[in-house]
Amino acid sequence: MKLSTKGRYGLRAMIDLAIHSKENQVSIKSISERQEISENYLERIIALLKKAGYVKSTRGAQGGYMLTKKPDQISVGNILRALEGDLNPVDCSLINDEKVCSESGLCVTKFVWKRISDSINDVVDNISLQDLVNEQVEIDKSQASR
Amino acid sequence: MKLSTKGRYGLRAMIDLAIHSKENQVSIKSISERQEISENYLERIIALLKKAGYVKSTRGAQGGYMLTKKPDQISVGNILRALEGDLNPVDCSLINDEKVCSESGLCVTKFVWKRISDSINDVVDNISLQDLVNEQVEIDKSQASR
DNA sequence: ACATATCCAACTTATTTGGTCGGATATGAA
DNA sequence: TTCATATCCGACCAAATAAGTTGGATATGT
Repeated sequence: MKLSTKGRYGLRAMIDLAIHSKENQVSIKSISERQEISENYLERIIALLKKAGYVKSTRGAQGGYMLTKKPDQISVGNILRALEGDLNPVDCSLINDEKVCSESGLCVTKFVWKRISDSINDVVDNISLQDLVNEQVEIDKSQASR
Repeated sequence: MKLSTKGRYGLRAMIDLAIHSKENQVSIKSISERQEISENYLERIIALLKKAGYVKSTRGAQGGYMLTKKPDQISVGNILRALEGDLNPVDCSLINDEKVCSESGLCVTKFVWKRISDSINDVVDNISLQDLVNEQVEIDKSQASR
């Protein structure tokens, strides 16, 4: 029941992009340095985010990545689902309304999985990238004044 | 971000035990037949539940397993944590109140992980085994009358 | 004594995770 | 036009984890 590094690194990369790509293109290399994530691996993660439509790229010198939308229009749920797939605790078609569980006839455990799934999605869909940027700014501020 | 078969099978086994171990010992074999889970594997899963104190065993002929408490005193959270370990989406000591993230200085993603973690635990701690037994009984009833 | 059980460690296999590597392609600037 | 800087992309790889099996020891009611 763990998120993979894709989700963790990817979310950090998106926060980094939100902060740094306001005017300029941001290269993998610079994100990689700030976030201490390997360039090669980060490249693959950002490819997923691009495919999902949350970042756009410019190739060549002075190229890099930018967000496609404002940070308040991208939720943590959008990002995590792009990287991790659905956030259901089980692969279970019945989570979407079917009564019969392939695993063992009628099983009540699906009610549990559904509620977990709903609660996770509710949390992540109600935190925007902007919210995290704001918190990061706050933290940086309080750090600077020490 | 998936639960393993341990969690899924184990919860079903506990529901089965709650329904069938009211008077009699229940053998692995019988659970295995009803739930269509391999005897060998189920044995290992139930060993974890025993270790965690939710089931007790009697060896030898006519032996088997029983719950140690009433089903309304055992939560789904108790069961899942016994089988899956903590239900946090990331292994992050900072989820418990430290400010500094070993991964990359100060990171705001921890607020996200904490909220996910809290919401999952809140859900599973508020569903008891008895709740699931009740739902199962309802389903069986409505099935029987078709 | 024997069938029925749990107990338990060691082993195996398949899948997923977490990357790396090498080269192709694009492009702004010197 | 060349070159450094980028993205793009498929193939590959090692380690960890999940999922399950096997074999035998031990206990116990009949």
